[in-house]
Amino acid sequence: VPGTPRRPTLADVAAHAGVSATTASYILNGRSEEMRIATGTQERVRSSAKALGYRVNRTARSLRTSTSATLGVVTDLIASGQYASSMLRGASAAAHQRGHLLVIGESEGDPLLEEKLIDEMLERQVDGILYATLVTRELTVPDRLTSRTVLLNCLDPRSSLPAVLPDEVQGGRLAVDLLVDAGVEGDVVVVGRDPTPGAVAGERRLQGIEEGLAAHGRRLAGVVDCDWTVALAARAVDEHLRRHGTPEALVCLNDRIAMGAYQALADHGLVVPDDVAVVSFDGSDLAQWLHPPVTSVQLPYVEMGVAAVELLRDGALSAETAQRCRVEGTASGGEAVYLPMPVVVGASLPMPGAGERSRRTTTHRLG
Amino acid sequence: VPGTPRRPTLADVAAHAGVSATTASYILNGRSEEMRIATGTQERVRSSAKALGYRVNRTARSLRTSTSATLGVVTDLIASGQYASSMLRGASAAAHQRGHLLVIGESEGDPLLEEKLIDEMLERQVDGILYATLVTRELTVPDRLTSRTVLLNCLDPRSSLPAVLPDEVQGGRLAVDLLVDAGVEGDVVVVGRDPTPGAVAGERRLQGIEEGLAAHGRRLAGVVDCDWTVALAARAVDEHLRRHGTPEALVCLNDRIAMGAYQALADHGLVVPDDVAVVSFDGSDLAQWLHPPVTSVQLPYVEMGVAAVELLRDGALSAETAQRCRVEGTASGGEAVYLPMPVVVGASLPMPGAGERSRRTTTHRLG
DNA sequence: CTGTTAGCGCGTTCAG
DNA sequence: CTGAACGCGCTAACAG
Repeated sequence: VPGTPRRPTLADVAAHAGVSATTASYILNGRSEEMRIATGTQERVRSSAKALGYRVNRTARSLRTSTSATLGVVTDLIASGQYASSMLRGASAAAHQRGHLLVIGESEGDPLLEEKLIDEMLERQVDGILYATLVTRELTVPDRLTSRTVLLNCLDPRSSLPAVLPDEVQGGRLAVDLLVDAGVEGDVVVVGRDPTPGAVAGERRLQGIEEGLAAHGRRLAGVVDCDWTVALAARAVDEHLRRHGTPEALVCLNDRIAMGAYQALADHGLVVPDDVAVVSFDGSDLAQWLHPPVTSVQLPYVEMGVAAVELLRDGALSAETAQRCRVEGTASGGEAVYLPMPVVVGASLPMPGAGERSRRTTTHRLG
Repeated sequence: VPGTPRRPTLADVAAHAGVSATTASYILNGRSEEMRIATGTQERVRSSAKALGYRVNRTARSLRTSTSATLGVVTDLIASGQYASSMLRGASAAAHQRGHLLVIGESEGDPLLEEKLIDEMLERQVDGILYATLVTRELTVPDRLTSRTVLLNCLDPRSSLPAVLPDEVQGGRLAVDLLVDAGVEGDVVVVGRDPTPGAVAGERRLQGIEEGLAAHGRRLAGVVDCDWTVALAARAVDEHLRRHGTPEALVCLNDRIAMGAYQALADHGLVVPDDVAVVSFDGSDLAQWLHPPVTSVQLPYVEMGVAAVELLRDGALSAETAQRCRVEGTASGGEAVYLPMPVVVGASLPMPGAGERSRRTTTHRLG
């Protein structure tokens, strides 16, 4: 973006080094060996480039190669979300590692705007598109997205595009394991039920929780039905405490619900974790701000962003990612990659005497 | 990103419509009137374009015009921040309104990475760069950023680049006004002191608070020194309560501090707002999650993003923005634009009998 | 009012 | 190993 002094072009470098543009191009693009160019020539060209401060004009290269070293990210509100912006961070880092930059477009939920954004990106020759949503859910991807697209945090049952999602079911089982490891043996109550249409997170978390309990020959004592907001969760938990007494443990389907639950418990003079154990989901900053910090099963946003870029650019997961995640084929021939949810350990669970159980918790944290 | 069927080019459209590429270009770029092209020809070309599904190749256009209809955003960690991603939202919307897309680069605080990201953007012919920081602070912009750059949420005393910042001093005065309007007449204590090197927010908020009190012939009763985290704020407030008793009002320098203060107050059996009035800064979601919601002087992130794009693309603020903000010249010849901080009204202040005072609060909220 | 002629900067043949 | 020649898709002069 400098002013008058025009940026040097490849031709300038070539002239400065006394070679042709072709030769300079070969050298600067790492094809010296292949073309068997004299070492002296290479050095001369490289030093000319440095001396002149040469930088490729990627626009010109794009025109020639039809690639832009740029990835598009189309989202509803993700970049603004309190939590989900971590996805962008992961994607950004992985993209940059591959020499790519990210161009972002927020549709704010407007399908027309979304379409325009996608068009703008395609006009700019992006090499691929990450289609991401703030809320984990099922949807129908826009027509224009037929190839070179990866779904991030969402799934289209009718599309064969690959998708990257958190493994909510595993997360649910993990939450139960945490309780069991902490020695919880009484009633376990779930708080929250996902109100968003198409959203699947709550459903799957609940499923995992029930599976986890079943694996220990136990059942859920109840589900408190409420929106995923602090105030409503507080009210709902308060009412549950009045009507059904105090359970031994609360599983809050996200951290805001946990915050509301904390408020209700405090109102009833109940202390976490002495009177009630609490586990939560999301692993947001909020979880750590609570007093005591709530142990939370975390959404692996950064890793999801990374995995999506791997899929998009490399056509496959890296070995490291592949080994950690669970891959499932979908009905329509696509692949869904589920990334494990790690645990952010707080102080909302009773500490059992240092035994084998507590060591297992550590294992979960790492695995 | 479609597969084999090559996208139609302008030449295709021209051929289909039976005109030259030039004519087609004029028509499709809205220069028909200027060139006084026959209406029939226009319609023919437009319908051909539609029929073929023509979209400009912006890469080719970029090569020709040296513009990309793209703005770069270079940040430290902004996109990941819990709060500051709103800046991106404002910038994104304003950019799109001007036909631009945003390409983002997160340096994660690494100056070398930052330099690489800037280079990558310049290679892609971005039409300007937003240099944004998560924390409001003073810094030195990288050498490469000489023109077509706007500083967002930061200031370089040695540079003449324009900068957009929140008007923290006004925010501080506003906080005092809120307390006064709520009938607070006793001791006012500030909690928090900014620990980040170069950060200016805390300092300026404090300055505004002192000015505001002075305007009413009053003084600050004290400043509780603590880091801007929930746990440390809780501990510090707890200690202050023990040693100095209960003040009439607490001004927390951000919402996390307010959360900590709430915890400490609750531990002492003090009720907000009956026993202690609380005002805070940031206006994040957290403010509303607290019980009761804390009244918070909000960072105008969205507006800041918008203003920065206005400066960058239009060379001046829009009338609407200009009328609201305060512009200050800097020592080095730059301009600093300070955007007003609005109030997010909670329930952490006592409600005075419905009188003239409470009406004034409403005014602040709008202004 | 419309068509012709040149490049924008780079990557790729293809003969030297 | 090197250089000349061509074209990616579009737009800005300049003729007609």
